[in-house]
Amino acid sequence: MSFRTAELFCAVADCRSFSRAADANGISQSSVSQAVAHLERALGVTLIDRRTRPLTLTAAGQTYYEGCRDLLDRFRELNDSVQRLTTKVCGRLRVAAIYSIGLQQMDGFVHDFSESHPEVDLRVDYLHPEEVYDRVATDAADIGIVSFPKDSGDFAAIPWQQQPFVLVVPPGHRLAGLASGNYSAVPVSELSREELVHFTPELPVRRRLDQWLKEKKVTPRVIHEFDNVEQIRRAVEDSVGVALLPAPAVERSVETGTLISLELADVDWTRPLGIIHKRHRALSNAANRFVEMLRDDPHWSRMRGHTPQTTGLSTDTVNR
Amino acid sequence: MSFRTAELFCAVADCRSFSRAADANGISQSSVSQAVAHLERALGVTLIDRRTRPLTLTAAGQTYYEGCRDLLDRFRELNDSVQRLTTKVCGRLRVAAIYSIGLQQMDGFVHDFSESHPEVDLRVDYLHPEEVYDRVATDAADIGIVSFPKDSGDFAAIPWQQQPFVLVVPPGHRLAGLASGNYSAVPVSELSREELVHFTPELPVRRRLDQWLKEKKVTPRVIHEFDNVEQIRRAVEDSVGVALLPAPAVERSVETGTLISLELADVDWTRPLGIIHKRHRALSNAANRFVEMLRDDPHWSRMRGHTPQTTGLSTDTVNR
DNA sequence: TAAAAATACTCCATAGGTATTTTAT
DNA sequence: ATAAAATACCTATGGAGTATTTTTA
Repeated sequence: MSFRTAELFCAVADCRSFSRAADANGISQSSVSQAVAHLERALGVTLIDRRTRPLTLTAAGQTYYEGCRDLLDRFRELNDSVQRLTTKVCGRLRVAAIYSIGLQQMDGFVHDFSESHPEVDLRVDYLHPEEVYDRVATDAADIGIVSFPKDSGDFAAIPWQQQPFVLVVPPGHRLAGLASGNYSAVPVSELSREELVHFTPELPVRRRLDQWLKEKKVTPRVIHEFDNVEQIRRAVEDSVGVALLPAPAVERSVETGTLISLELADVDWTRPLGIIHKRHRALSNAANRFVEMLRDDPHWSRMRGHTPQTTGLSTDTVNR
Repeated sequence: MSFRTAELFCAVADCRSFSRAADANGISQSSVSQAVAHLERALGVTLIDRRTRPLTLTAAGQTYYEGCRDLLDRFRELNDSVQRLTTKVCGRLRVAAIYSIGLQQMDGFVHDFSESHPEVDLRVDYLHPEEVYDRVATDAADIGIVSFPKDSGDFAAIPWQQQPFVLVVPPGHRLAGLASGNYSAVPVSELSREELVHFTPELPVRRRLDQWLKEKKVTPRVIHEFDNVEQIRRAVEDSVGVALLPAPAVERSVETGTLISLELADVDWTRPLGIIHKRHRALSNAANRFVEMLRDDPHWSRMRGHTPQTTGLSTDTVNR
């Protein structure tokens, strides 16, 4: 039997569902079903009680689950420790990122990383915040990227970016002109005259933004809600409305001119992004390199001020 | 990666040789070479120093070896414990038996077992005594069958048979007549007039037999030496000479009339056979069933006296 | 009735085999 | 020179996919 099979069985046990375990591992429900069925046949033991939904483990299943978790932990630990004896970076790297990071921003990192470390099997999934924590907790992901990172309990956080929020408008919008020439910031009050493409209410970003708008006593009309940066960006590009988005997430669109980003007056906060991982587990070579690459990226600092740097600045301006 | 790969790597480390590891696992040298090469590529680490013969492990290889051993132990333990929760008998069973058991004798057990437990992947290897202990020690075999079993250190022994030795002659031999009608035993002295097909000197059986012959002051002429029962039996069938063999090993040939077996006078000893296993490891369901089957077999008792029984007698007449 | 798991097939990657070449003693 | 490991090449099994049919809530 392969470790993969054990991993899949553990995922099913964690998710109490074949389909969700399949999603978490990026394969089909059928495949997971077959893998577990095969495992059960090989063992001659039924591990999962399929007559109940959500699924439950049989007594044997519970025993096997605990054993597998232990084996998988040790296996990972062994691989990592032996790989740390070399400089070569290879193996598997699962990243779970919140959807509000924006594919556009991560895309660059993923490509650069894959190029400089072609031996690493890298996969990045975009999920809702709780799912990111879930993935890391159940070892379905090696690292997670979240906003307002928890650094407590089983999770350890490495600070990454302090994202400033900008007002994003389509080219040709009445405020578009303010972007060129002088960098005078747009007063918040302008927002009340706008239709806002917003995040869905369950997201922490949305809550933070609403809190800020309330403080400033501005209540823009929310015309659309999406749970991710990409759809919001597209909506603004299609002139559906304006949006409040993290500057790094729209950098590319601004460069290509499909969007205009405007600095906001009275923004006294930034959104901290962090990289989380299981506290008592050392990161693999590959994970370390990926984290290094993220932290060496100068974008976040260029966004905020006028002191682009390649490294070293990250730690002292980020709250820990 | 599969546990199989870890197992193969450990075998190579144990044997310090790809070919011998391949033999121990019943696969080709090529296959083992590929498996380990694949493992090394996946890890990005060289585990084995191939510039030396016998092979040695690199530092990383040593670390990985210890880790794998631990993982494999735990994995086996987990499988066995979860399988013990059912009555179903399945999985894998590796048996290492000394060559002097004789294929003919084991063959029956193997077939009966495979028939009643078709889900068990049973493999029996016939080896020299030290190799049997080696296999059990390195987990390349679940149980071993040996004579004069050690019950010490890492090995625990379960007594099995007390094999009486008989004089085996071809049909038509001058002594053949003694077998029919009256059961008068052949005096040892008769052996000095015979040409003996014997075991090779390194085997414990040979040493035991020679000691006995010396005590009785009989020195038969040794005409051929083989390291296993089968070849000796064949030689006698071909009228090359006579032989001293364990009764159960020639039972079938005696029944079919290709050999005549004669009771010996003055044999005050029997050869104890035992089943060995690693002391601190519980046997799997399959292993237990196999051991049960061996011990339930009445042959050994029928051979000695006139009280054939199917079960229960085994324990009290066998020294522990 | 709708969502989820099992099943029937198809496809491909990889474990394993044989034959041969290269390497180490 | 010889034994052993690597390599080239082939085959078959099992992992994974899609489409469809049971299940369970």
